Amino acid sequence: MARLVAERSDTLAPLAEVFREYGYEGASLALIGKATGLGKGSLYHFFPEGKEEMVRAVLSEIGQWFEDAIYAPLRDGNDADAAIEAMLDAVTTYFRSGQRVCLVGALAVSNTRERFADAIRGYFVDWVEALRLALVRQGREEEQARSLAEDAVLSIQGAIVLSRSLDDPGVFERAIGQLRGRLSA
Amino acid sequence: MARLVAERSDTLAPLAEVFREYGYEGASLALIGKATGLGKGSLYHFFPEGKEEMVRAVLSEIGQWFEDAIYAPLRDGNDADAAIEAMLDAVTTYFRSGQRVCLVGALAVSNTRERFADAIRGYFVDWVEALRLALVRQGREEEQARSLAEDAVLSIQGAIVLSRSLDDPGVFERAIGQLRGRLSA
DNA sequence: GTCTATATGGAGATAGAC
DNA sequence: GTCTATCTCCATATAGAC
Repeated sequence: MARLVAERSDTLAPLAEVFREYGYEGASLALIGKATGLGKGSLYHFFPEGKEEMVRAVLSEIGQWFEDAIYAPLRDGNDADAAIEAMLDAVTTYFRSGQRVCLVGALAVSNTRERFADAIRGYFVDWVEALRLALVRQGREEEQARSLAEDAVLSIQGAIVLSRSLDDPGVFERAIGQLRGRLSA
Repeated sequence: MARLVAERSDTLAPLAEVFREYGYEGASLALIGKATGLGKGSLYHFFPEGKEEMVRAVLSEIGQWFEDAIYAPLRDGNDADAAIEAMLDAVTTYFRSGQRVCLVGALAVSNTRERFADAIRGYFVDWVEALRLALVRQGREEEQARSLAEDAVLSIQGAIVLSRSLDDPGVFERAIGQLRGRLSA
């Protein structure tokens, strides 16, 4: 049934966006309130531990999205090539050709890394491992699959950094194009 | 002659380190004072416009270091291969195998990007262009040189992100090893 | 040129009415 | 569950003595 009151889960998407845009310290409660349409009282009702809990919730939601949309197909899909193609398409859309930062990557190079170390590590471990499995199913040798998977994930992160630095989505798209070649069977 | 008073240039190295570790907003004047050994009065004497001027000075110093140590040899050295090898060694040392973040890259994925957009862009434009020229001197075709140069620079940035995320210098070192192969004539 | 003391604002967080 | 008012603290920045 329809509810007029907000639900905690409704806040996660705007929360993610505001943390992506302003970072952990830059996202003040005033900005967060504006983004979610909620006052401080409501925010602390949903997240009693404040900003740190908000980010943990957002990271968990992001992890779940990647799990469903990207990792699971890479691990279990019956067509490894198709899952890899789908991954490249999905990240291009998700990161808006590099004009939208990766919150996990941004946290990793910030001073808040240690606070969220487990979530950050998990996100990347799962990504590399899922891609590695797809490459093995493609018929690659163990060592090459490991190496290619790591290379692909770091290339995507680097493409975001460089693409944003140069304010040029083309950088991201060319990087994805190169990966398409390197990762195809 | 020896001087007991600090010079502005003496502050740049500790300033760079504190901004790398804590980010722009995370680096409070208290931390900055501790890192430089200077009080607020002295800091505002050297940098009347405050933190923003400090970061601009640091970025300028970093740009100069890369220019001298990396870009100039890539552009003008008479041995392109040697200059590329030297670049890979230099970044491994400079970024401590990925355990030390790239301040420029970190700023690029933060909310302060726009404030320092020119310096960020310049750093990466110069790097890609210098490497591209070395690859052309290696005998590569124009388009391949451009593509390889962009790929190498973004791979280094991505290697820092992933290496820090996984707390594993090996990630960075393997990425540099891959680049060694891709960039050798 | 360096320091201490201070002004001023905004941060995160809490209290309590509704 | 949501709001406004408020607490407390620490941020940047400034003033002015030495």
